[in-house]
Amino acid sequence: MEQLFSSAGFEDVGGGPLYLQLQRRIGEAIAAGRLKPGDSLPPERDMAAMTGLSRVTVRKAVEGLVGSGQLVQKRGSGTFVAQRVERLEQALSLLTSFTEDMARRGKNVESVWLTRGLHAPAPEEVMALGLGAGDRVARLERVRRSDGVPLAIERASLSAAVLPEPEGVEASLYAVLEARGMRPVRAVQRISAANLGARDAELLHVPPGAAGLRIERIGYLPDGRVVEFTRSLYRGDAYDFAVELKLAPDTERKDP
Amino acid sequence: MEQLFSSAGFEDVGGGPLYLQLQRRIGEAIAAGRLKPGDSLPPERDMAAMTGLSRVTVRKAVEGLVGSGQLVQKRGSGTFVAQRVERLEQALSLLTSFTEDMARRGKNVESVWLTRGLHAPAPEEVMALGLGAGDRVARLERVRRSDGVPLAIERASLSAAVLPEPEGVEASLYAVLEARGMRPVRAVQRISAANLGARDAELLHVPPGAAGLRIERIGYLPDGRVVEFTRSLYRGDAYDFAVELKLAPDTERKDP
DNA sequence: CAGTGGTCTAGACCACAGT
DNA sequence: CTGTGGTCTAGACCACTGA
Repeated sequence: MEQLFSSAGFEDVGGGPLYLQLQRRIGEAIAAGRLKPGDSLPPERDMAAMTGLSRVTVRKAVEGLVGSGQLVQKRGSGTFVAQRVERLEQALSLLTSFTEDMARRGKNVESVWLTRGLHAPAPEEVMALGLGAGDRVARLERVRRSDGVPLAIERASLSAAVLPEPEGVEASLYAVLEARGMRPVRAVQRISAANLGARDAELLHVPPGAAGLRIERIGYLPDGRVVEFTRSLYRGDAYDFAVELKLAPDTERKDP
Repeated sequence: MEQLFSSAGFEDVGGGPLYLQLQRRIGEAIAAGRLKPGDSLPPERDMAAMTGLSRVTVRKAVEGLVGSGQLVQKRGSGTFVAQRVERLEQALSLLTSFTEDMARRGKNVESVWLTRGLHAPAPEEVMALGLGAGDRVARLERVRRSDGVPLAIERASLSAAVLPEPEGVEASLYAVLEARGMRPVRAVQRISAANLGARDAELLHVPPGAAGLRIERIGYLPDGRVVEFTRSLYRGDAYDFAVELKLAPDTERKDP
């Protein structure tokens, strides 16, 4: 630790800005395992004194590593090396619910409800669900966790006609829909990446600006009616979506 | 402009940190269209004087908006409202090449080559491509652009046996493979989100830390041999991937 | 050349955590 | 209470842009 923050080696020329030099040092120490997950770094003021840099410069170095998820800062407590998050892989060809998906791989699921009730629909919801004037919308908003680690924020909207009592949904929305004979059999998803805002980042326990997978899904019944409109945000560092592609729809038939 | 940066309305209580209050003001001005793409903001020193804040605080406010892609800073020149990037949608069920995909929607494609040649394989490439000792690998690394806007970084690796002369690839890799009878008919992709590093961000003309879609693809021949191993980074603000999901592989057959 | 953003400093006060 | 990170200031020098 003493050598990591020694004042030696900080050249004002050649190595680029001082905060990047320090950032590189710390990053390499983590990569090399000299700093392990959970380890605490010295207080910013101490790092500043040890390196001979100002506290502002030390903070700027740490800031980048917090942004990339390598460090975690806790006000009043300290700065720590982040825990590694196991990356989960989700097959992106079958229409499954989060609950079923996690059960299949032996993980438990917890939901923290943020909203669960009937509301006046937003214009976006009217569009997606094809609502009429005066229709109400059931909104289910929750943080999905596994083993205490938040993995995703899920915001589902359904017509009140489909789900008149949203308070009855406990673990799995799809299980409730199945019981009502309204489970979607087809869905269209759009996937993109976005930097998480302050609120969403906090819910997922990642720093603001961290990369997240944004998934927008519209689910359909066999007769083509829209059932659900769901917008989810997955932690970019915890989730992989896997897809299988084919050259053309029927190319593989001859070779089953 | 004068009222936007007036010193009135900065309360040290209630509105949160000063830099967030200023950030919100500027962000709302952009959202409301009072600041249009290409507009320049006053110099940081002027904004500081107008608001009565210090330059460091003004910079911190601007920093966040640059991070989320709403502002662009040019050293020696100024700070500007970013141009809006049209979001493209890519169907994620057919195996197409970037070139074909863009041609289909009437966009031109430009490639800026970063690397194109035969190299000694990295361990990762040996694994993915199933290379033997002494085998060499063809590496094609390029920035994909459309109408001058960089959209993705593509890093393709192929066995030298599949592509002995990588220098011969011009626009479309798949066109070259097709000519050699080695075009993949099936592929497996893994999609995740990640914050872009400094180098990749620069190549895509976005600020470091911006969200990107990371796609890893392994392409197969009809006989199951691996042809390509490609890692791509797409700009999160410019790309949507669309997928259609089904409940079970054969559910929809009865209703064509 | 003057003006811009990029970096850096020393010092201050605040809010919160843990004792 | 002490120690931590979070915020903020005033002032300085540098590197780059563009006239």
